[in-house]
Amino acid sequence: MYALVDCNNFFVSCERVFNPSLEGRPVAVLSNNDGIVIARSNEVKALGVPMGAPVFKWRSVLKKNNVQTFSSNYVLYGDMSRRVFLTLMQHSDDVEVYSIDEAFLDLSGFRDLEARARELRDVVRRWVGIPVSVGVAPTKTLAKAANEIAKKNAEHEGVLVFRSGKEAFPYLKRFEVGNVWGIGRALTPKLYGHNITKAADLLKYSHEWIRKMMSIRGVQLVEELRGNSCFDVEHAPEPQKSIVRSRSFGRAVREQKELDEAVATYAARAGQRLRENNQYAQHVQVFVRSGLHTKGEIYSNSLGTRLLSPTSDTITLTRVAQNLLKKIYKPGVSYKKAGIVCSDLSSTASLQLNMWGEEQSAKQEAVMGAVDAINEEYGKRTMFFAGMGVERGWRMKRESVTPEYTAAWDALPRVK
DNA sequence: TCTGGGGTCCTAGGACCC
DNA sequence: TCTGGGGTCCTAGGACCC
Repeated sequence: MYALVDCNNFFVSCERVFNPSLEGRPVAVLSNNDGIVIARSNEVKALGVPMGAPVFKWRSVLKKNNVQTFSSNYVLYGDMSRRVFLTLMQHSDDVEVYSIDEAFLDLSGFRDLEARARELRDVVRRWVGIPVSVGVAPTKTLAKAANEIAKKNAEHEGVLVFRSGKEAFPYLKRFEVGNVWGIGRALTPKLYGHNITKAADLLKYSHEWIRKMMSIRGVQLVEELRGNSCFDVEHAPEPQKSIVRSRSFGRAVREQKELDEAVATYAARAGQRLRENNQYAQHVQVFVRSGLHTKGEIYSNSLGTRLLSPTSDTITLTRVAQNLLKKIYKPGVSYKKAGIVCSDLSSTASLQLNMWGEEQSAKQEAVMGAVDAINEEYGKRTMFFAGMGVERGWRMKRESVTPEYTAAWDALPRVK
């Protein structure tokens, strides 16, 4: 049996922990650049503001209803997330962290599943201050569904248990097919075209039909809805397969020099993450994009290249990335976003020399190690490469960000 | 004027080979 | 002028997730 523990309105709940006066009031957390709504309190959901709503389109609704909006504060959310998972790990040996606000637990062996689920919910609330919902079922897909039903219907008080596929079935008859884990924006209208509107409707079809419609994952998904488990809790996290660093700019960017700075900045961040992970990338891709609805030319392009040997060296990554950028930069475009993708990652242990023996040199490793150590000790941009820019007029906007509270000494709340 | 960021998996189709 | 069959590998792009 699997449990899915999912934090309610997670980013909003994090803000409320440190500002209890927000309790019961409409609160929304905005994306980077304060562009769209990425977390909504129940009060904001009730206003009809959808996930991903562009702020400029909804500004009047937000204002009229006195919605408190916050820029996202990922340092704080990441730290709160860690606390939630540490709490769960103290109560179970089998915790798979699935996202910043969700974890699957293996509950095999527990007789009173409902009591166990309530216990988990209560302890996270007490120790961390974050409200969570718990769905329990014989498969992960059903646990996701149980969780969502528990969250949306107050009578369940945040906990719903399906002991079997059979027990889940009556709920699936009322469960929107588009809300099933793995069925998204593209598939939903296709399924509606075949009169499949509820999760239970999927169970009438043969594997062949489902396979044709939804590919191999679809077949597994439907089996999971029947109560036959296809996806297990993953005990050891797999090594990461790609690293992306990108940002939308705070304003339109036209000059290649500024794009160069941005790309150098993202290359440095990607390199830092590679080194943290003890990974080396052998493929580097750069992408740029104009605004979605800006005046002038709409342009989106990317270009990648394979390196002779894997690297985690910021200087190499920057040089490669800026060379790629040179080839896709077009003058006259208003750029709104750029980024870098590092893939084909290998670990230190399996690092192979190429035939010329140009492996990352010990010297490079030492330099980057020193840069990382200094920035770790004295703060993020204590030491950086000149190519990353100094003025950085293109940086993102964060107009109403809260302090980091638990993640920086000088931001700790005072109790007195 | 203003629409996030970071991931994974699957498939189709091209390149290449015999 | 005619123009096979079968395999592998790689990549780009789509779909999905939070």
